[in-house]
Amino acid sequence: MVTELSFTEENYLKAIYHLSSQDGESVNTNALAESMSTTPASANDMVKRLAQKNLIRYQKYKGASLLPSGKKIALNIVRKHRLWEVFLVDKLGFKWDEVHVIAEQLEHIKSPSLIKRLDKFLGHPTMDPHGDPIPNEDGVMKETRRASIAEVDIHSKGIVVAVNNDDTLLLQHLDSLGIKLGSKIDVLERMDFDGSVSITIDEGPKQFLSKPVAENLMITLTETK
Amino acid sequence: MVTELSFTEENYLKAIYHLSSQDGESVNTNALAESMSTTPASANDMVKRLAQKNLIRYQKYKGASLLPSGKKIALNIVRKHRLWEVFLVDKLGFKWDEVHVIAEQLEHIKSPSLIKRLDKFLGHPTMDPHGDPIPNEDGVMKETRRASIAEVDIHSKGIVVAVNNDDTLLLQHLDSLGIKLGSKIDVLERMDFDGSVSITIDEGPKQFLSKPVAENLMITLTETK
DNA sequence: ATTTATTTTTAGATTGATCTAAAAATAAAT
DNA sequence: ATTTATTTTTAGATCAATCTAAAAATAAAT
Repeated sequence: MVTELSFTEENYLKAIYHLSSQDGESVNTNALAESMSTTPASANDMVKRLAQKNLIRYQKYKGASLLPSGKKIALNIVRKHRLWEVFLVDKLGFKWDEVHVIAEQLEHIKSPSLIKRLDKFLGHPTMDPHGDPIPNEDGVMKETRRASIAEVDIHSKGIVVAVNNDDTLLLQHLDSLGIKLGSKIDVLERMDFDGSVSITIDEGPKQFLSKPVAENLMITLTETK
Repeated sequence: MVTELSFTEENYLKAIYHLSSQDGESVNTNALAESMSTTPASANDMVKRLAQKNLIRYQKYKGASLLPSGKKIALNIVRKHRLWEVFLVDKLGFKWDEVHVIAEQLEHIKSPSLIKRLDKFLGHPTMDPHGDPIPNEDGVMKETRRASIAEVDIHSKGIVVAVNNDDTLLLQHLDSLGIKLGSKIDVLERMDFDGSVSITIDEGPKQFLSKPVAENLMITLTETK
């Protein structure tokens, strides 16, 4: 009952969590196998094992869904993964896109006190470098609000999570400003006259964005005013 | 050839490294099994596997010793283990004696860039919280000098690694001063008159040690003047 | 130099995680 | 409502890591 789960079992639980967007939704074997880069037969074996451990509900030919105990474990892994990502980016200076693979390993380290202390060391972050929310110890995530920079209140802070446009000129413009996915944005002021916005990027100097640029830049809000 | 080693294989290499105090010395199967908390049969199986991978030299009934490739891997694991221990103590505030088990897990994380950055983040430490030397990227360890506080040069810095006496009164005295294994000591001055010494403990306020106390407190030197 | 004790190795089994290939169930198409 | 296609499951194998129990080699003792 208190048996420790293998890395593989943990990864399957995480995969089921990520694949079932709405709560309790069933994940079918093939999708699971695909997401784990393995065969349906292997996924099927594992699903039976997890069901036997009462972590998921599994009905033949109907797919698998997380039971409360399994969901708790999955959320804890997600929590660890995202906290480690914050560590890697904020403390070790990794880039946004380099950390996932390393966090995939770190998330399996088993030590509740380690995560407690890490969380504190990082200042109890509620969002990872990709703008995804970090579940708290009880698995509760802060509601994430996604909005364009054009529509948020001034003095909001957030993380760039998407660009609503693939115009090369826009992307080049953002690049020259040093804005990329994961950049931290502080919205300082908005001019009523033309809808342009002043911001800081990763705590850097004040910069200006025209309204069309601001409209295409999506952030998730870490602080709202 | 470039196949990744399993955690178990890495742990066996590390155990052989630790058990063969002098270089190239053979480790016998039973000792290895004992140190791995497993059976001689299992140790024997593993030893054959590692020999087949050219990481150790193994002769039936004669024991195993690390080959250069195996030693390199072992030293790298030791490096990772000790760097993580520094992180856990210096950054996360764990106590000296709580970190070993967690570092046993962290040492197997595979990412050279992670260790490079962690090392930098920690300020390129040369010693772990237990006073053991940290191998550099090439597996070279700084010679560690162990000495009593009574005999070191003033302005030396070091880590408490032993108390040469188990007198309860001495231990209580050290305890009341806040000195324990792993404490960082800065030796400030020595009075010629009575051989007493002033020090700081973990960067705290100046404290005094009488000569008999100083004589019994062993440190490994991190900085010599 | 035998006998005895200890250490080391082998043989055979088990368990977890995986695979391929074939069978069974479900869904889609005519 | 059959046929066809797709998905899912089972059966049987393999490989790493482990075990127990027995056999073989070495070391120690008389």
